[in-house]
Amino acid sequence: MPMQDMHLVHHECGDCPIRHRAVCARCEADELQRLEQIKYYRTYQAGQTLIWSGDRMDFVASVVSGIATLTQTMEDGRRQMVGLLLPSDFVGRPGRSTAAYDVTATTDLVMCCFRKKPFEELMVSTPHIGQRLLEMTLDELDAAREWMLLLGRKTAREKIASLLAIIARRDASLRVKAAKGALVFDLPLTREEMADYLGLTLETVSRQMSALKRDGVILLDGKRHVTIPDLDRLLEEAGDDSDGGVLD
Amino acid sequence: MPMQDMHLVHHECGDCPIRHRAVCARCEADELQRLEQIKYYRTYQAGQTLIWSGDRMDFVASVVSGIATLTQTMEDGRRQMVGLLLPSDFVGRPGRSTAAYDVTATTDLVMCCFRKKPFEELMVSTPHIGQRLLEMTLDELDAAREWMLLLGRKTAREKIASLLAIIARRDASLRVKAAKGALVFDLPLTREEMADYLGLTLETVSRQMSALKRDGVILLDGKRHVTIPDLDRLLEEAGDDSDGGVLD
DNA sequence: CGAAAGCATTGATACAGATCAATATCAGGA
DNA sequence: TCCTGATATTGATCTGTATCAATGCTTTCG
Repeated sequence: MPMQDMHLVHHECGDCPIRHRAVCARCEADELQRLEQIKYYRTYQAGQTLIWSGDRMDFVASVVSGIATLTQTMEDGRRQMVGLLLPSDFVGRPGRSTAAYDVTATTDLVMCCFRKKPFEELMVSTPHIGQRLLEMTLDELDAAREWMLLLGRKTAREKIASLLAIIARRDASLRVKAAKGALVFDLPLTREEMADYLGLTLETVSRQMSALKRDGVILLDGKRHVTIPDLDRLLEEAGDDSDGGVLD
Repeated sequence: MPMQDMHLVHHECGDCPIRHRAVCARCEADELQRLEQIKYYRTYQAGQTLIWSGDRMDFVASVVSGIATLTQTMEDGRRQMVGLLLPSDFVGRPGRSTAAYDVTATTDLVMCCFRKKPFEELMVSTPHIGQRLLEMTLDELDAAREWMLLLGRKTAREKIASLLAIIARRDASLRVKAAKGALVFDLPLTREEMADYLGLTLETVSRQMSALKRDGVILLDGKRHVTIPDLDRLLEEAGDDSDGGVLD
């Protein structure tokens, strides 16, 4: 089993918030093997919508590489992105057979999928997996609630700063530590996708990006390549209480 | 163990999305007894904040009766409610020792609490509980994401209509079915609390309530007593795709 | 190379909801 | 009963963001 899939079963016990019973190497190997048997890979191209809201969905999956988005759409076309899936994130819900959101690849994407029925059976016989899933779901819930504060109360400028801060810190694959602690990365989202995530229009996103650039909070090289010379300054602009890192 | 606490352990197997192994009556009784041993009740008065964000929190709990809110606050005082706790809802996070939100009783409140450490141990030895918790957390995540669409993309009028529809349908304890299918209930929230939930100001809430009343979508008797003569009409005003009921 | 398509920026104007302010209603206590 | 404070309504005005519209910048492909 490749390293990337391990997060479903393993996690560093130093970080493990739920002190599970020790598992003997033999049993653990059995569990891994069973997971191995029901898994398969799928790849998608950038821009492809893998799942439409309301579709029958007979698998659960985990992102191996690439980025996907979860969006909800109203009848008249208003769209709101409700989640960003980065490598190791999980999608799909044990116990529900219908997708609740559109899932769209924003970059080329590799998913590690598990057929739902055997996955659910495995979950019952292997409490670790359910526990890990609970942790991940609780993290997502916290992230969703943080986003509710952003959507309900932050200004456009604060929203943009918050998004940049989250991307800069969360997506390790994009992050590059440049000299003097500056962060450099390529935005994985178009202006329109940013707008859908932030509850804004793409014009407002563009204007606020220009404003942050003008004020020296960020540097822009082309449309996508971003440098953040001072993360603390950006976090100030984001209006976050905490430093945003939710730890144990 | 009183009926109200049972939801943590039991659920109707007809509805049960996760097909767990059958449990013999004897073992189940043992589980219930262990849960019984670590639980205790707490009561709070309307208006009281039981938990402040950042507080140490060494228990998890479930609402027995009354209503509580989860809110986040920015340094400058902007507030956003990120959750509404109705009877049977769960609060607290196994594996984290610090509260992430303020929890405030909006009515007199009775909570059924479990000390965290023994609860976590019980969760490990009793997979049912973890599975139930996972289901509940996934439901909350869906609710949070539906709220993100509301906060990011709905108009003030749609927001109010959505909130009224949710309260009317979700809080069975408040709901009264009047003649001809009309729904009647008392709002459990002040205008300001509604505003905090919807990402609006209390003045806008008041104006939109008046507008919905003027247009016959709702009837208001006093400030809090609401009659909804036609739920479908209200749902139309809410701009919801679906009928809002997320099932299996 | 030039054309075309997608993506992004910038400008002018409109409007929903915020803000500031005054008044109204209601519940509880002296 | 009237007073008091909390809660709610309504009005006038302001402002941040949406909307409509034009232009610019890349990348791709003939």
